[in-house]
Amino acid sequence: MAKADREQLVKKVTPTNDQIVLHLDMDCFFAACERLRRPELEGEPVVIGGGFDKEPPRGAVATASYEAREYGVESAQPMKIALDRLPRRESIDDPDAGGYYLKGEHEFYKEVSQEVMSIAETYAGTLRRISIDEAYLDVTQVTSWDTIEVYAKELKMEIQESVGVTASIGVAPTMSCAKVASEYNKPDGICIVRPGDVKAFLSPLSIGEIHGVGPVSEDAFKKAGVETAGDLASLTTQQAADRFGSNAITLHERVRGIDTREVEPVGKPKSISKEKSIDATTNIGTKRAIIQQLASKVNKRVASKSVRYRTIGIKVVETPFEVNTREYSLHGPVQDPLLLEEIALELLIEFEAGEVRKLGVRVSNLDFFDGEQIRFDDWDPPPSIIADRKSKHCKRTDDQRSISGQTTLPDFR
DNA sequence: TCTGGGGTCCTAGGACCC
DNA sequence: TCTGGGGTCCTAGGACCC
Repeated sequence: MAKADREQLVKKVTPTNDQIVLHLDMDCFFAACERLRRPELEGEPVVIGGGFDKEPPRGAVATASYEAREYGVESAQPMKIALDRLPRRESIDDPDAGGYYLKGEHEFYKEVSQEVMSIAETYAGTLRRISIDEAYLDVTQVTSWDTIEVYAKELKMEIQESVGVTASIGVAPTMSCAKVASEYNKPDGICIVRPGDVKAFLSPLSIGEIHGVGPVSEDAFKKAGVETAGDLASLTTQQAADRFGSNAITLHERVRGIDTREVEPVGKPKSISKEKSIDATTNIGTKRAIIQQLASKVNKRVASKSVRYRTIGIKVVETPFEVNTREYSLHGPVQDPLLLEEIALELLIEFEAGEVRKLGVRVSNLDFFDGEQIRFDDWDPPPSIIADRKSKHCKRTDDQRSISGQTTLPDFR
């Protein structure tokens, strides 16, 4: 192989190090937002989440302030555990110490987030919003490795001064490393990992701290003796793939500092869904009513977004925690509340006997159109077919269901 | 300890086509 | 009569993230 060819090949798998990625991560964002409008919560343990007022408590913690974390409350923790560790107090006058449990107001958090992101945008060549409290910034064109520290400090200061919340920042030549770096000096911290230092920075970290390693993978890695990112990095690609599957190949690259992804703005959503936990029930009437509610809510959001969907699905979680999904694809995209509800209900029939604790409705295979575009009415099922289908429903008997137990859906797709 | 609600991405089997 | 291989679509489930 010619030397030039070899160099080309090497370039493909070696980080070019010419990218400067900044990961911005707000500290305890929901709790910080609450403190903006309720300064008396400053310094107090604050927990944001739902279901703490249910009996028994259900749901999970969305955000816990650092004061609440002192008691062992963590985000994503079941609310029941949080309440065991940190009892709830009703008001500041409540003589019993405890934590402030708040339901949270997403609309308000979104407004604060928008202020933060607007500032961040002015610091970025390209900005990718990951969630309400997190973003990647490509700053390659607007600063340099020599000036990055001052640059990051300025961004943090401007957010703090004009919005009043604190952020942590990680900077690295790859997205995956920047993500880990922002966690490193939390809260209100900056961590800069320069080109060439990525592997050494990641090596001592527990494998579970790598982005993309969840509880299942962490367990599998540790059982096989891979405790740290460095342990994974020391395997050959072949070993990593053989022992942990193809998914490990990407992780194996990441822990060695190889990640060629670039910061790109987020595109259109792929699906729109709504789900709801309920008191476990076998009552088919209750289930149907919930599905109808959810379908109507999904429809509202779909309608406000000028989007059609081609696939309609439901999610049914049976006790103890068995997740089932069913979906049905049409021939062409539609936006049709009636059809959405009816198909969702059809898909539910299979689960009429089971004990259900959670239900969801989802649309996917989305097709966006701007308001001015002419509707593709020819793709909508003609009313005659809907009418035909309705009459079939009335006459439907059990032997019209397939032997697999799946419902028979009208084949107008 | 027992799991909310919103998503994304991946895998794998089967149907179907050429 | 027996039956290759590649590609795409659909569906279900699962891991993971915030």
